[in-house]
Amino acid sequence: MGRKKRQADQGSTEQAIMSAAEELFLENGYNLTTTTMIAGKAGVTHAMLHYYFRTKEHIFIKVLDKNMEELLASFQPVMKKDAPFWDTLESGIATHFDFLMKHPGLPAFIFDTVRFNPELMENYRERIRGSLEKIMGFHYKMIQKEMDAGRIRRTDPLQLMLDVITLNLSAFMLLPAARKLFPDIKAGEDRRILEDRKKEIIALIKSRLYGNDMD
Amino acid sequence: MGRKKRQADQGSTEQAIMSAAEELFLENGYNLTTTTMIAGKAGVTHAMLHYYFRTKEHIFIKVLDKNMEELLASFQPVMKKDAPFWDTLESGIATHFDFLMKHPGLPAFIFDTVRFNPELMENYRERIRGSLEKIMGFHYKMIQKEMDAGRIRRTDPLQLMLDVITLNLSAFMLLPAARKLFPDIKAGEDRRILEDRKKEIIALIKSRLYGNDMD
DNA sequence: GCTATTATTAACAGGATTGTTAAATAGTTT
DNA sequence: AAACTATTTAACAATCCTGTTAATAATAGC
Repeated sequence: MGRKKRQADQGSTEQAIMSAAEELFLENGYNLTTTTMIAGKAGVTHAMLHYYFRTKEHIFIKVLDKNMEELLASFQPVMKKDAPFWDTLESGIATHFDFLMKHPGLPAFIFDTVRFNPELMENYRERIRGSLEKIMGFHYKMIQKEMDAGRIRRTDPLQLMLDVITLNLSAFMLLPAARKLFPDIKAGEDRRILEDRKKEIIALIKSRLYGNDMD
Repeated sequence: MGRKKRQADQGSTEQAIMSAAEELFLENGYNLTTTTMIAGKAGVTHAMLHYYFRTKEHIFIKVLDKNMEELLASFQPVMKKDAPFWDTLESGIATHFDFLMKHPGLPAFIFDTVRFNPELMENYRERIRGSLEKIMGFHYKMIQKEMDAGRIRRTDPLQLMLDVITLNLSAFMLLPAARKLFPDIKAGEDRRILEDRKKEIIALIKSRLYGNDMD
């Protein structure tokens, strides 16, 4: 198979290290990933990784950077001009969910980093705050307007957004945990399980707002 | 203050070690907690902890055991005999939430252990499965019956239970993470934030089932 | 009080981890 | 091909971690 003895073969040892590092950091977080593991997975001596990146923290920052860019980009609110309120909101929820589907390890990775290495998140703090304020503001206004017009049930927009965020995130954080505990959850089923979950989350939010049936 | 120089003072070094261990394991999980940290917090040499418990794993098992007992006990379905369906369900949700309120670190702790040291969970696997099946079965039947009678909206009971569980758990897992990132979230606010969250979760589930306003 | 047990400490062994470095190897340039 | 540069390795240093042990201090039993 694609095993490589020498990195120089076709290009970049550096790239091999980065890939290995990303995979391992996403799975195990900063503290539980050793430079030796990374080197092993990349098929090189761990000295290489200091040669190219100087320190473990440097590599981690690169991985974090890449993933934070993606995460922050996903905060871009879904603006459908002139679309009805619910269409816009549903689209927002689904887009967020689909983004996570493409980056299923991201929530746990960020959660981990915030929890155990918050100092490494320092640099993103303000950008995250900004993005959150922006997307919150956008939806807040939208929801408030709809409520004032009496077209949806009266609720706290903040709570509603927490509902969406926590429901979406936990789908991706808890599924792998559940599988570790009960390996009999069929591995191939992920896609279907998550699609079901997405439908349910959307239905849940819709009923919270409208209190009547959907589809 | 309550600082102690010698453990022998009033009783048990063993107890001091256990307490320190529990606090640290709950906060940092198995891998990121060192025996030296535990000893330090307990105010003894780390040799003491091997004297009393032999290995780090032994102490951890004790902490895990205690907490798993509590967790499993909380799976006991809330049976209110002859209470109306919604009262029973709401009571179940609230009880679960209140339990977590008394053990706010538990979800992240179990999540961590399942994720990074699943072998240490081996012993509980079957008991967890049993408890889950029991509580699932109980609610499943209850919900199904209510649906068949046409008193609640038709939904997948499994999804509904996932809704409750993930909403409740994530409230407790994400709040501390949010505070690490944004320390300006007032620390004293926890209680109110969580109470608000509880209300919202119950309202959310209720509207999913009934689709009309409450309270 | 004196012995025997229990609790505690300090020191150390063995292993793993991050990072460095000097030497070897491969590759490029001219 | 010789000189120079970039890559790679193996060996090592420093630190930290878990666990052991031999020696010391405290306590209880008689």
